Amino acid sequence: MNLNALRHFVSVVKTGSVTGAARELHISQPAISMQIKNLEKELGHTLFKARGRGIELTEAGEVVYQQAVKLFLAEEEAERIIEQYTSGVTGNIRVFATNFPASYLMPGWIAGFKQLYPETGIQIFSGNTKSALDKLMKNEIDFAVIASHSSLPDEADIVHLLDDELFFIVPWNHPLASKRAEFEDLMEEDFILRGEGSSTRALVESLCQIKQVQLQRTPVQVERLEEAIGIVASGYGITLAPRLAISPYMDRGLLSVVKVNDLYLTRRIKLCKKKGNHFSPAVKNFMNYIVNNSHKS
Amino acid sequence: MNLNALRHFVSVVKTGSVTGAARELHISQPAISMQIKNLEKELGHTLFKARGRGIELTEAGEVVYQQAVKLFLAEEEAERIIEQYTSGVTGNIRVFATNFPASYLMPGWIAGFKQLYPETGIQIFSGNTKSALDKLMKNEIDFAVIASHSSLPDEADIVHLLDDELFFIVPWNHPLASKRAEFEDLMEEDFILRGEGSSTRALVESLCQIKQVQLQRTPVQVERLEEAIGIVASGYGITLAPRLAISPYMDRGLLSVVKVNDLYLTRRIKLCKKKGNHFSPAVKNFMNYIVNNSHKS
DNA sequence: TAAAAATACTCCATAGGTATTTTAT
DNA sequence: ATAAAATACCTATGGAGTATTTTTA
Repeated sequence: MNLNALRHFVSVVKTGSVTGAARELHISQPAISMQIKNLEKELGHTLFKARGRGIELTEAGEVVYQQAVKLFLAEEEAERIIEQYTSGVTGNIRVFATNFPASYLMPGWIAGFKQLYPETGIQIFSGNTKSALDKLMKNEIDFAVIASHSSLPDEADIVHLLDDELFFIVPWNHPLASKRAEFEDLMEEDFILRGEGSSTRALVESLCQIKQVQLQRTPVQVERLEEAIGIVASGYGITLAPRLAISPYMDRGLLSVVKVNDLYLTRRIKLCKKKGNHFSPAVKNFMNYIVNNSHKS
Repeated sequence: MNLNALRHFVSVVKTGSVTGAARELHISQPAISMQIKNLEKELGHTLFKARGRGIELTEAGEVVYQQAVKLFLAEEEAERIIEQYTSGVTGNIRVFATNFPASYLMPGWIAGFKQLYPETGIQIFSGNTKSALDKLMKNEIDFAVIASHSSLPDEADIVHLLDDELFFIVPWNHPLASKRAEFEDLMEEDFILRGEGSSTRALVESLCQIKQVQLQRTPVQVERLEEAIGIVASGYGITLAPRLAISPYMDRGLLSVVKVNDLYLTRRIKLCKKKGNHFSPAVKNFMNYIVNNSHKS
């Protein structure tokens, strides 16, 4: 069906005259007359009959008008839904977060973003940096939030979000608690290390290499960051942990920080997207939200 | 929204390729590519992305596709309803019937037609011939069924439906029952006349004028045909009545016909429509039905 | 006579065609 | 080498314009 002619037709019905429709649609009166004629030929029905010096709907015209109105309602609905997608009100977001951001940053971001855009769908993946980059390159995710020192490949666009400060922590009653110390001193403590692939473990190992020291005692090894902190909080050992992960324990006085001379350790939290990729409005909105709600270093 | 481009788009999605859509729509492949480009510009979204040597829907494309499908369903529904009107399955019929056809013909016609077209709306008006013609000229009705001798105006198109035979009836035990008689003899009976405006009364009166006779006894006068027949059936008087109205009484032996020499009275039942008028499919169907179900004299 | 619609014509925007190039298997 | 899409260019239909006539209150 010719929607353009139908639109003219509806305008004629609504205004009650061809001239009125011409005014409303900002086109000439004969243009309307002609489209109405076309529509009548297409449908095989006379839609208007002369009445006085104006026109009047026929019975067939009534039928067509009712259907036209419904059709335009359907069109408006379709446009509305597409517009919602365009503005990012709806749409799906597939985001990857490595362990630390997944635990300590994502939850807050998602909660905040969902307040603003309750109709978006968000799918979160987590794992290590390697799998994040893998999924990114296979377009299985829209973007990733990564905490990593390792340099990232060229095909990735990196936005720095915030710096994650790292502290050596000991039990509250440990001799070094709230003291200053040298890195070498810490190596004589009962160190709790994370598993292979953890970026904090890699950091500790690279520090050892630079400083040419080694752990003196056999270290405990755990997989998750929370376990390492939990062990220290329970009174045993020392470990390296990010500010956000330890602050609840610090508040309760279960942990203490050991300041190390000439050592300010941070890890960059980065938003990572594939170069040249096109992003849906919802994804753009979420990335913007994350960027705008991160720069409080 | 450009429905044409959208139609091409849907075909591309359904067939999975631009070439496939070109085949399906019987237009060239570049024509499709161009319309898709237009649609993408109009909507502000890339709808397809390259995949291998073919194409693939984007997320925005999915959204648009879903809406397009709904829109075309709405279009089909609109076309279906208009088609139903076109074929006369739906539509309203305004018909006028004068008293006799309204009582003895219309009921059967409506019952039969409604079996064929249960979704049509039928509005029946009744009254005398004058008001039928009046409503017809004011376009308040589509057509009328009239039983009348009077000549009808030029603006009316007349179709003869059937001839309504008229009989003089007397009670079963009346001296003239089943006999032959002269018209003059009947004038000496207790005649039951209808009211002014009745066409049977007009007929009796014109016969009296032609034959130069008068009713000898003071006649009983009733309004409705059924009353006149009822009185005769109850054992009193004589009247003139149409075949269809008396046959149930004849079957039960309550009435008898008096044959009158050289007098074969009929009244033409006519379908009457306004000249130059356009009729809706439903009205045409009903008029055809009536014509086809009448010619059994 | 004035207001509305229909008619006659002219023009140009664009949908669609053909030929060709680009891209990826 | 081949299949698919994109690009370039051309053509023609038809939608919209102006001018004018017809119709009716």
